[in-house]
Amino acid sequence: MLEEPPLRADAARNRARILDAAEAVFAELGPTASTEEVARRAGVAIGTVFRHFPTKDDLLAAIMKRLLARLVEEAAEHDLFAFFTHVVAQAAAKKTVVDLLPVDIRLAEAVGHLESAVGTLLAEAQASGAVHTGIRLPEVMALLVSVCQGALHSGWDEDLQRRTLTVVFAGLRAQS
Amino acid sequence: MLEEPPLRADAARNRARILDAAEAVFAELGPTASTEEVARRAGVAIGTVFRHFPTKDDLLAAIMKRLLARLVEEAAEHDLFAFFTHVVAQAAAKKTVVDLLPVDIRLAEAVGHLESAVGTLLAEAQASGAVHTGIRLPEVMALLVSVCQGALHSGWDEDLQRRTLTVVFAGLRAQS
Amino acid sequence: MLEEPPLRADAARNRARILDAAEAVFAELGPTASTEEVARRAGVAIGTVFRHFPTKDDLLAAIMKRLLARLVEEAAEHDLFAFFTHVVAQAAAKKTVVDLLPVDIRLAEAVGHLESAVGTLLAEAQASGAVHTGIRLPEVMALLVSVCQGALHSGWDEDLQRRTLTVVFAGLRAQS
Amino acid sequence: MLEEPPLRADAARNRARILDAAEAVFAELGPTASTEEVARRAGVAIGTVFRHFPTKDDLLAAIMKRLLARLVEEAAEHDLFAFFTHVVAQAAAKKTVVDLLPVDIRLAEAVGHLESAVGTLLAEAQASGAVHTGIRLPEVMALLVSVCQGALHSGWDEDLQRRTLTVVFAGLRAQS
DNA sequence: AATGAATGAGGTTTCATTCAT
DNA sequence: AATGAATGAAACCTCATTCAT
Repeated sequence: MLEEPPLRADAARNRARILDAAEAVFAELGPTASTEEVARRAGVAIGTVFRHFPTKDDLLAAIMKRLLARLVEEAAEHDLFAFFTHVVAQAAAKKTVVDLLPVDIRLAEAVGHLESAVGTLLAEAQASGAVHTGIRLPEVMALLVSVCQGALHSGWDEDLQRRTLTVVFAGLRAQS
Repeated sequence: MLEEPPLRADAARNRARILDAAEAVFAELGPTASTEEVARRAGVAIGTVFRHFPTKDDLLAAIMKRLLARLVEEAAEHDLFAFFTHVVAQAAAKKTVVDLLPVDIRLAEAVGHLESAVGTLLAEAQASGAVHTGIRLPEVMALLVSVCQGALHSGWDEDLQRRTLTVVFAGLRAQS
Repeated sequence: MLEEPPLRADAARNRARILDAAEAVFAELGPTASTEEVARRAGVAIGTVFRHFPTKDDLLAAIMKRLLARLVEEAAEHDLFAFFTHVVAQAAAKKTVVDLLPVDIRLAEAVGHLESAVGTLLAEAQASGAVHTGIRLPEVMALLVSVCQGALHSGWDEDLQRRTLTVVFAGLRAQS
Repeated sequence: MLEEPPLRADAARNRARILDAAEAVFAELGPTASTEEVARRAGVAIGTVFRHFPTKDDLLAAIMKRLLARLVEEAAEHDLFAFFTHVVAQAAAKKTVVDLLPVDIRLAEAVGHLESAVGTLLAEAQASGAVHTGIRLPEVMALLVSVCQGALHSGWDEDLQRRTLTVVFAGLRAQS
């Protein structure tokens, strides 16, 4: 749990610009978009990107980490179903691959935080009777990831997305 | 609807070997695996791969087409839930991306066939009362794709896969 | 000066069809057109092309040889200027490279025949006073090749071709 | 009419080395010589060639552009006949294809400049009586291209080149 | 003699990453 | 810290040529 030295102000600004640009570029072109394109969009030179993120994977991980952190922050404002809907909408918008498989050690912590937040919402939902008590966290996460991926790959319209989630929510509510 | 001339026996054998090798390679390394690797695994020269599949995309499309055709054949032997489970298991095994978005014109027909087959199973399930009558085909397909993608990306174990599908099936059965 | 064994009738027919196709293909697409394209156009398999012409260069040489032989036959019907005009028009039509550089041993003989024919026409032209007596065969051949190449590469219209040849003919006629 | 940003000193040096190497390589081996060979000769990595010239065609166009620009600069020092001779000698030396057909939009401007320069020399030659007044620029350019191509393809010796040009010059001078 | 599938060297091009400026 | 030119491995793909059928 090393603390990084604080960045110089301009470096911090560049880091943020790069992340924003990368988020936009990968959302548009998928994760195979080139790092040069990210640099161009961020208005910095390619070397600067690599100074901040030594490999392309580091850059992708950093995007994911920031995105996950944002989601965690937003969790408190939602109940489970609303949050679920929100996350799926996000995933469809930012095309960034929500690859929760924590093979990537760099994301283990961020994913853990999201899982905790969802766990809290799940407990609340079960307490209020909105979700059946037999449901456990892993399958909720699995469903979340699945629907995100599905929305990502298949270009659903809003209506289909709603109807799909309706089924999932009914399943969570039901006696199994 | 052009009919291709029938392939010579040796060419047909090589075509099949290449498809098998490609299926395995892409399952292991993802769709960015190199065509050279496929050739090596198939035991043919690189030119042979390109004679059969002029583009890497053609190769990927051919794999998907064969996979979809196989699934369609197997549909008749299952009810909706069993088929759903079977498809997800397949997807997890072959890592081949079940990208049903028929952006790829070459797959439109094959995807259509799968959709028809699922439609038939859905009608049967609704007739027998196993699935609520308000459910329509698009969301069933969306869920199928979603869970396949989820299984693909997240490396679920068998138990988690079963629990996740249990929720989906409950949702399909329920009053929405 | 080996005599080839006579070809079987069907083989002879194929040889001719291949030459015709090759002339057309190279005229349209330049000498970088693929040998497969020639085979396709000739309606034979690729192996047949290579049986008749063991290398692509052999095929190109054979085309040139036939083209040169035709020109030689036609020489008798023309005076020098008319023949010159005819050859240039041919070259512009068949885009086949009139590369008279007899680096290619296979063409030495055919080029020699053309040179003889032009020599005869030159002698006649000089006898009749149409060409200055100081002119010698090599520069006539050089000019012929030049204007052919020029017409080939620059896409002249008919009018420009005529005006260009007018200058050349005036030069041949003049006192130098 | 975009102005490119000025190159860094080292980049400019490499750009020039690549152009020099390419000129030499294509002169020796023709325009089908490989880009790798150019890189090797220039002493840079292959990627550097493609950073400067994203396409092989771009590289060929750049060579031609530089060559044409040099010729234009040298035009002022010559009269029409001397310039004509000079250009042909150049073409024979650098085997670079003087393909004036401005199919290649990238060369339209450079070719235009050469044509202007020749136009000026032609006007002077006509004013001084060295060239007949009926001659127009297009046929002069056509002859220039032709003799360059001829010299290129046929490997003339110096004497033949002189005698050939003598005929052309006589034609330009003559009453047509 | 003809077929056409297979070969494989070699071409162009891309792009993550390094490093001199 | 930032720049952006250079690197070079590796990707995709073409095509002249060979060879089993």
